Amino acid sequence: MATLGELERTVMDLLWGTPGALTANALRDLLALATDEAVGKELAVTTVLTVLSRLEKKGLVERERETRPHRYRAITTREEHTAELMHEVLVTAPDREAVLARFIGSVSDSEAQALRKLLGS
Amino acid sequence: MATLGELERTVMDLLWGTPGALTANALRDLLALATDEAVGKELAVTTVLTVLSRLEKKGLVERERETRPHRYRAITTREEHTAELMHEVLVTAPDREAVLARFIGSVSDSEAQALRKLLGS
DNA sequence: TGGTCTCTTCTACTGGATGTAGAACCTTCG
DNA sequence: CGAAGGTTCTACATCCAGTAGAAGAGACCA
Repeated sequence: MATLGELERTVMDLLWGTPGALTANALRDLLALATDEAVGKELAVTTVLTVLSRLEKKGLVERERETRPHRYRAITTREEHTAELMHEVLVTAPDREAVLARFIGSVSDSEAQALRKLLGS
Repeated sequence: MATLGELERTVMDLLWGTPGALTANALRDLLALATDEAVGKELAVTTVLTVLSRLEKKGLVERERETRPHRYRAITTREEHTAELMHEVLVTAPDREAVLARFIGSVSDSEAQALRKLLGS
């Protein structure tokens, strides 16, 4: 399972929230804003690069190696990633239908409504 | 999030798969069978106890302190736990409906069928 | 009641994942 | 060719999980 740390998660959120690809420096700046606005502590670029390398190894991020400041982008969308994770969790149980029964009970009405529409047979 | 290790996970599976409560010794024996039948390496009881304590701290297991060999049981069912985890994953994304849309694309036909029934409609 | 047996708790070490970053290496532009 | 900026290597701290020995605590028998 691809379990992410706090910083890794924040980086993914930034990448998912950005249309194009980002450089490590751009990410470092965004992180300074996103993380603890008041403190705004700047991480070293090498820190960001290490995290990006690890995310790349985990298959969540890809980078353009051609351009000199490499540019990083998320490989999947946040929604795809989240749905995949949910599925991974689901299949850990033998009785999936029983899990789904309880899961349905935990979603909001609007979400249940959306599900009905999506399943609309 | 309650992220479990390999051994913790195996212990939970054994507890979930057992009607009553189990002692640490019983669990150690079951683990010897469940884990790597061929090798069948026996863990120290203290190891099992440590894992059980951690699971207790994580709120997944409770123990009867009255009886002398304490007896441990899972607090929730496997299905409830799994459904909870799925929900935790779901709410990490801002656009939950988009996640659900992709999620239902990943479930099997029979599961989708079960969902329709559960959503009644 | 004391000794022993068993069970539980405390303490500890190892390994892997993550946060963090300096040092060294590479590339490109002036 | 050298400086500036970018990337990779290496390293260390911390936390979590696996693993278990040592010490403490309760029960039971002689």
